[in-house]
Amino acid sequence: MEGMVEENGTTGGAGTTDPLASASSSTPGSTPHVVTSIVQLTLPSQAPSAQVQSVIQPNQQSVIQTASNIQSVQIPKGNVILVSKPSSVIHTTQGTLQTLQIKPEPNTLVNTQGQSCSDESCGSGDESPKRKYREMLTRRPSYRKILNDLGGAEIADNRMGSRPGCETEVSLSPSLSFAPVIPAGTIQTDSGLHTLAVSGAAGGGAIVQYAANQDGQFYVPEDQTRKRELRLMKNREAARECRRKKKEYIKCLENRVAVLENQNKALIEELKTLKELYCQQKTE
DNA sequence: GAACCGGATCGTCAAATATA
DNA sequence: TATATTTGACGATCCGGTTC
Repeated sequence: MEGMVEENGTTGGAGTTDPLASASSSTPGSTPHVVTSIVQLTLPSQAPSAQVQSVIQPNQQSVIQTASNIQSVQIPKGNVILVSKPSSVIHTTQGTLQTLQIKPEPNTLVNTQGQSCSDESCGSGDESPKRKYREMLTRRPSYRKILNDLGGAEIADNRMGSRPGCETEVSLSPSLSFAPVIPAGTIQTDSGLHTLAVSGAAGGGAIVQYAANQDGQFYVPEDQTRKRELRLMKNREAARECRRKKKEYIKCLENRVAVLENQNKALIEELKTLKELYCQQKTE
């Protein structure tokens, strides 16, 4: 299929289902893009193809706007657009707005950034179910990125630490004690480091190196313990920050919904008024 | 008051992604 | 390419509400 496709559904890469994902790559206030009023779709089942004509004329500007600019997507030759009406939650007056999925050509893999690549460059060779499941999920852009694109950079950059009353205290424990992690006498070893696999509380595992002292007690070397502590502390902070950003992001979305609902109401009112005016003029 | 439930929050791990 | 950062997922814990 040639030409551009304009649709309010998802236009991202394989598996992308977040309607906001496209917002991250659009630039508010950028040059107006070309509107194609006729879109040809190849339907998956009965109807081999259908033409959809837009009610907006090519030289008219649409009054319906997304929060950011609508993304145009070039469909490479040989690709098929699947239309999944039943799953759509966005309703038009005559049904549901159709969602577009881009099916890659055979032997073409799409990575998590929506970029296609060859089998050799993409695959890791690991075919475990967990891996497959993870690969099905598409990682969204970072909340900071999304907020920046939505014009909320000041929110994204406003860290807890820079807010009055929200200072985060970061302190490193100067020296961590050498608590034996394995009861003495359970393992007889020579001197030197040994490796032990341990399972974490969250189901994950870790490889821990340990050493034995003269009394036969086993312990984790201080350097390693400290490194781990530091890593955990950093990640703890990062997780907090990430959750905070996620909350901001959701708040931002809710605000956008409210704004768009108001706009929608206003437009409906305007349309109603114009229709009445038109009818009045017609009868005169 | 004890038991149960559901939601919120947290720490951790692992993988994806960004950056030096 | 190595290292740092970000974030989804998971399990643990806490807390308030509800039921018995």
